[in-house]
Amino acid sequence: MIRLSRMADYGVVIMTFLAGRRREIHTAQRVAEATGLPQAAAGKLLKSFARAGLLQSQRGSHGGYRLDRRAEDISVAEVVEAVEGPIALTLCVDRKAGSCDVEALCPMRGGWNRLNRALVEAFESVSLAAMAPALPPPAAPPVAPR
Amino acid sequence: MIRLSRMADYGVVIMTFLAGRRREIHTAQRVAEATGLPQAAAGKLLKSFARAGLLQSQRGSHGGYRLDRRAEDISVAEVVEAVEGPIALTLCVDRKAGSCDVEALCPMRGGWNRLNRALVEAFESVSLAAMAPALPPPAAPPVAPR
DNA sequence: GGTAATCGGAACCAAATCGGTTCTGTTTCT
DNA sequence: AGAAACAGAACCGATTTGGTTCCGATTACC
Repeated sequence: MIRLSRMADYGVVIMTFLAGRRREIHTAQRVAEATGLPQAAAGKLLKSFARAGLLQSQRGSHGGYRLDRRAEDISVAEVVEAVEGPIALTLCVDRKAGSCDVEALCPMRGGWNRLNRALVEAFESVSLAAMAPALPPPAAPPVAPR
Repeated sequence: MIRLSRMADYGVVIMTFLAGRRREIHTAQRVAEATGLPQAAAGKLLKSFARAGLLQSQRGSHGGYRLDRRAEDISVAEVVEAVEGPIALTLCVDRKAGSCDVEALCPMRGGWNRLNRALVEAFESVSLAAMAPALPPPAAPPVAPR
């Protein structure tokens, strides 16, 4: 099925929401309510995004998260990678992992690389704005994938 | 990570092997040996491919599997779909499943569809031949993804 | 300075998925 | 009839995933 994990999907929802309310600061709590996502999960995702530098976090009382960039300027690839790590169809393709024991020999690498590149490019070419054509001030129901 | 399942990877290996020995009939046993894949798993995959119509099967004594089409004419998409079912990033996108409870409302659909189309096209555009640049008569070591 | 609100990060858990095997039946050749 | 092979389902252990909980670190406010 090549499924995107549910967390990645949630992540897109959250980032889209924040982009729609740019430069405002939101607590994890509030984001969870606004998006309808399970609260603890939303918190975890927000932490990931902050760590990845996708949004700013403010600790302490009256803290929260804030997204400055515009939805048009954030690719789905960035969001997905912040949640799931590098986009890679097989370990072979992900250069970080030493991985594939047959490494240099494996005759499949070329092909997988090509496919993977296409995949990454597709994700990079779609912005958050494109994901939410018309989502006004809403408490939109969560997406329920899988 | 958006991983391709290991089974799908195995599938590509098997189909590539069969395409390299077109029109010959091979038992599951033989395919497993030649590719180095676990035998029962190879058997299961071959059954899937036969059911999907990707290759011909011959039952009974002296039976086996046979692939007539050329590697150039078989897309990775076909192989992957035979193993994993339709290529779909989220349930929303897969029209077979009634799925996504918010269905028509979900503002994300358009974006996911676009991404999904790009993905499918990428898989369709790569043939088995492209996956195995130079794989001569070998008992090539199995790919070890993940 | 104390307290409450919030994020940061890790540990943890149940449930689904996945890789892989086994078993039972059916077909076909000799 | 018997052996060789595929067909299909059932099954099993291990990993991954979705999600929660805990505890510590920061910061604002009184």
